[in-house]
Amino acid sequence: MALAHAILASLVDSPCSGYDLAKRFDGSVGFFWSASHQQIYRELSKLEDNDWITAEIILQEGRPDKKLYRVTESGQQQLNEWIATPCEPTPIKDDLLVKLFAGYVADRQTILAELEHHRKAHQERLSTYKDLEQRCFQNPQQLPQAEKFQYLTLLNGIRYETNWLVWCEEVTQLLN
Amino acid sequence: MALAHAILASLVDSPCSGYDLAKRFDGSVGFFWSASHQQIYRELSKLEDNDWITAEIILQEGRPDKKLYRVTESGQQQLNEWIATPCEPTPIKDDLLVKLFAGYVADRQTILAELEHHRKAHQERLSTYKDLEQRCFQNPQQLPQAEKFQYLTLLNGIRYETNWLVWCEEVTQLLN
DNA sequence: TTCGACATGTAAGACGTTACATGATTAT
DNA sequence: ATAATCATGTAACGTCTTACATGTCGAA
Repeated sequence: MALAHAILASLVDSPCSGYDLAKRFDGSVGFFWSASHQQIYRELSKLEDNDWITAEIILQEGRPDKKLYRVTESGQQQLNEWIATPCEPTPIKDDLLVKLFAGYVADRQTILAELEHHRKAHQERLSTYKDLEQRCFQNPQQLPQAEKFQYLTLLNGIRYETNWLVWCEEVTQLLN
Repeated sequence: MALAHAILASLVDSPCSGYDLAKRFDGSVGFFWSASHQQIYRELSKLEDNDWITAEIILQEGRPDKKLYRVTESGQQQLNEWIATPCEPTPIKDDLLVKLFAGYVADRQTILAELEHHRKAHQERLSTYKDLEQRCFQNPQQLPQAEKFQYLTLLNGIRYETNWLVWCEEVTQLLN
C-alpha cells in the first residue's frame, strides 16, 4: 500500500503530472522510495478511481497534453490515517550481503571488486545528498514546515550512504 | 532471483529442510534477506526442478517426514556465477521515511510516537546482534572461512541498526 | 485439553519488472 | 539525421503477501 502513500505524500507537497512524478521518484522521493513510471501510472489510475486524487487535463501546444494530479480531501485524510497507523521497520533484502554471506565460495578478487563497485556507488550518492544539503538546507531552523520534514529524510540518506561507505572500506581492509 | 541465491547460500553452508530454512530466514539469514515459509517452499520446488538442489526424504517417527535439501554441483556453480555478476545497491523503500517526508500534515505527537516505536525496535535488534557477536565471534581472526564471511554481514547489521537508532534520536531532538 | 513446535503445502490477489507502443518537439 | 525530452499508456510475466488447509507430538 505504501507506493500509493508515497505518491500522495509527493502530490500533497505540490500537484503534478505522472511524468513529473516519475522524475521525482528518480530523485528526491526516490531517495527513500523507488518506483518505475509504469508503476506510477497504474497507481495513479487506482488513486483516481478511489477519489483520493483528481486529474485536471492541461492542454498543451507542441507537446502531449498532460494530467495535473491533485490530492482530494479524502486523499489527505487517507494519508493522515496511514501516517497514524504504526508500522514496523522495513525488512532488509540486500543482494550484496547475500554475496558476502556466501563469500567463501567465490574467489577473493571477485568479492573485493564488488565491494569497490558498491563503495563507489555509495560515495556518489553521498556527494549528491551533500550537494543538496548545501544548496537547499543551509539553515534548517528557518525552513518552512514542509522543507523541515523533508530535510529529516535527507539526513537519513546521508547517514545511510556514509554507513555503507564505511562498512565497504572496513570489510575491504579485513579481507586484505 | 536473489531469494533463490539466498537459499543456496544458506544450504551450501549446511543442508536442511524447508522448515529449518524458514527458521533461518527468521534469524541469521533473515538479518539481510527476509522471506516467508510459503515463498521458501515454492522456491525450493523450483530449485529442485532446475537440479540446483536435491531432496532426500528423511523418515521420522512421531513427526512428519521431512525433505533434506542439498546443493548440487550445478547449484554451486550457479551460486558462483551469481556472485561474480555485479549488482547495484538495493533501492530503498522505507515507510517511515515516507511518513516523515509528509510529516507536516500529521500532528507532532503521532510522528514522535512512531519515531520512538522504531527507536525501540532498532535498539532491540542491535542488542540481538551484539549478543550474537559476543557469543560467536569473539576472535574474528581465528574463525573458519565460512564464519569469517558471515561475521562481515553481522558487522553490517550492527552498523545498520546503530545508524537508525542514532537517526531516530537525532530527529526526535530536532522535533522538540 | 489447549497451545506451541514440527512439517508441508495450495490459492487468490497485490505488487513489481521488463518489454512493447506511440508520437511530437528540440537540440546536436 | 539522430538522440533526448516530453507524455502516457498496455501486456505479459514474475515475485510476494495473506489467508486457508492439514495433521502429529509433547508439554503445561
